[in-house]
Amino acid sequence: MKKENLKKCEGDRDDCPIKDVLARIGDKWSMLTVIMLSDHDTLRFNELHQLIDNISQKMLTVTLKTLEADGLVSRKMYPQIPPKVEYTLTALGESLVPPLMTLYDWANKSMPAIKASREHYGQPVPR
Amino acid sequence: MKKENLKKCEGDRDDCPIKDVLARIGDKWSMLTVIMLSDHDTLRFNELHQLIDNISQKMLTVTLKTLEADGLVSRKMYPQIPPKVEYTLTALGESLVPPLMTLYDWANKSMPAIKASREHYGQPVPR
DNA sequence: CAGCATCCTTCGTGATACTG
DNA sequence: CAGTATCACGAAGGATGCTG
Repeated sequence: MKKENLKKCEGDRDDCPIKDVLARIGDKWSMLTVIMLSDHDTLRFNELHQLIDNISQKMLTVTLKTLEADGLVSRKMYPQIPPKVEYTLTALGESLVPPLMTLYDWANKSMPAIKASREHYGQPVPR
Repeated sequence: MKKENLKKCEGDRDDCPIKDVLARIGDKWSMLTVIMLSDHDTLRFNELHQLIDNISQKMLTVTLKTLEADGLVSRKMYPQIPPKVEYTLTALGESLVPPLMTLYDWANKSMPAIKASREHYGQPVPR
């Protein structure tokens, strides 16, 4: 399978879109957060905290702040006591969902094969 | 946008496909390596080394070993002197390319907006 | 409720030197 | 040519305690 549309990655140093996309969503929690928001429309901080398994409060904060800075998530603050904050995907954030789904589906289909392959791989993998 | 097909992520701990896929291709060089191989069909070690900008010899080795263990890349060794090793995508590896393309296209379209958004974001982002 | 501030550990990555 | 081995560092992530 030859695709000549990716040559740009070779010459470009840091402009390569693949590097960009990894820098944004390649971390441990961003994709999961986006997916949860796309699934529930609007969520409060603690709701997200419960939905995303094992995420720490700190990482949820950092992840949301980054997604907000990137324009993928919008944050609505209600100046009450106790405070109430709602998170939603922006249009830009929504546009990320279909590509994510494609990956998600691939993972679902391919993970069994990958795991099997790793089982039968004799040599130790240095990582 | 509501998609009720992702609920599995909530309960599952480490079985979530999104976590899996990130663990496999979310690192710094795997996606780039897969893309280079899909673009050139067959490549030798040093050819990959030159094509993937700024990757160290060590990380290329580690990345290739991992991809091989996962069954995404196949490695053909010619017992000569000097040695010659050829890397190719397996069928499983090829199947990863279309999903990657989808993400790639999204990145191309959305990166300007994301960068602009980050520019105008007043507060410092903790990372 | 929704965070922020620290501290601390681990992992990924890079630099360098050496080998069959 | 195609790696391996070792060292070292910085950043990501986790744990805990505090606040408006």
